[in-house]
Amino acid sequence: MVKISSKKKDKTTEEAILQVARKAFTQKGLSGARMQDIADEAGINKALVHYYFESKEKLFGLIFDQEFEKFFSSLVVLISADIPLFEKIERIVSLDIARLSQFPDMPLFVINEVSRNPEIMAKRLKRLQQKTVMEGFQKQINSEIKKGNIKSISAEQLLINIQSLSIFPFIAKPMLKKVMQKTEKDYQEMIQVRKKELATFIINAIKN
Amino acid sequence: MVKISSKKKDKTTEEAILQVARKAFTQKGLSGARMQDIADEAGINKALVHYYFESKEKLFGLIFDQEFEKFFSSLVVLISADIPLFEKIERIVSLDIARLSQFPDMPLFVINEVSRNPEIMAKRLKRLQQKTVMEGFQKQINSEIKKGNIKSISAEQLLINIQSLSIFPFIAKPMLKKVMQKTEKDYQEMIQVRKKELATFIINAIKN
DNA sequence: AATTATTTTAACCATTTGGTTAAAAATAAT
DNA sequence: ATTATTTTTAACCAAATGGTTAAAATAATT
Repeated sequence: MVKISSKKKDKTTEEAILQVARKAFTQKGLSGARMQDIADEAGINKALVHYYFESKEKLFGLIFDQEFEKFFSSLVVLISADIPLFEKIERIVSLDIARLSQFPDMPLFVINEVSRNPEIMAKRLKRLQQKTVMEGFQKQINSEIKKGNIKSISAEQLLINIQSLSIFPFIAKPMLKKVMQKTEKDYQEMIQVRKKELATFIINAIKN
Repeated sequence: MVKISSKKKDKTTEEAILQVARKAFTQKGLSGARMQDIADEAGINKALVHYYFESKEKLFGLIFDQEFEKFFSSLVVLISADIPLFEKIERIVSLDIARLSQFPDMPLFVINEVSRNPEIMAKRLKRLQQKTVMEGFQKQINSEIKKGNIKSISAEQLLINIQSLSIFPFIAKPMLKKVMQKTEKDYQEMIQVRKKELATFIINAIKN
């Protein structure tokens, strides 16, 4: 229970738990996931999960932090990058789709848990709340508007549009799959088509 | 327990339960909602909830059906309507935002529960699976492409784009609100701006 | 080899949870 | 007024759930 020295530290157990717990929490949510299931799937005793991570909430908190980071980290960097607007849009879309293909459960998980408990975000927001990020992006857009290159739009609305178009098809995948009667392969092909067409769609929407 | 004749049928209790249960399920999901809480908030005994609705799953199923209906019903009619494409887009966006403003918890709830249990949709899909709906829409789009009015796009992708842009800001509201440091009033104003600009954004994206 | 520290387990525990039962209260039918 | 029916409740129950404890197994240190 009390770890004094930790020279060997058999990481594999701890990591196995984290891996299984991530799957459980992202798929079933905080209230739907079961500590017993996590232990079983990790092939260990339930008490061992508590030995490494104390409580369900603590374990959940770790997973949430990591998924939340995935959601925003690389995006913020790109928004502030010093590259032409249209190229920036292309890169954001491309990054989004790649990231979402790798972690398809992530956005619904984060959105869900923030909806159920908005306070959970409070601590995790420092970087994003730098007004500089959005202000810089708005300046870039205003400059393009003044030059007559694009129609009038706010940085906020444009960013929401980009994220909506990227994220929604992943969030709603199981539903859309059923409604459109697509196989897994069909759906992924549809996503690939999107990856090509989405940036163009957005750029056409704003360019003069 | 066994209802033989039901001439009076004090509807209010049944409806009170449904109303409270809808709130509980849409906000906390199937696994997060508690039968005891539903009974408490409806001001009745827990056994009475079972008296009217048998089990948690049965009650949940009723709520799900109703919310699922809200999600798709009016949309299908509009897609098949015999009106010009651009007007159709405007009407769909307008309908979406109005519907979502009225039932803000609905889309996340439906998407969530379908994700956790895709089979739940199986029975509820008859109307949508009429290929006629999508085929008709695709014909309308092809016609506009041939006339040179719009760029090439599939009915599927266009529809996903419209729904993404409408629905995502409602699904992600608590998160976006925090990230963008907006008050409830600010956020709703942002949505109103969207209601005006969204159709134009989409039409610009596809028109030649 | 003996001791100390770390990791893992089996067996519990208290609380929560969905659900049941039998009786009481309220309402309707005769 | 009496009987039958429907609605509502209090008290339970079994299973599930997050968490704890004390001991066993394993590894590290001396």
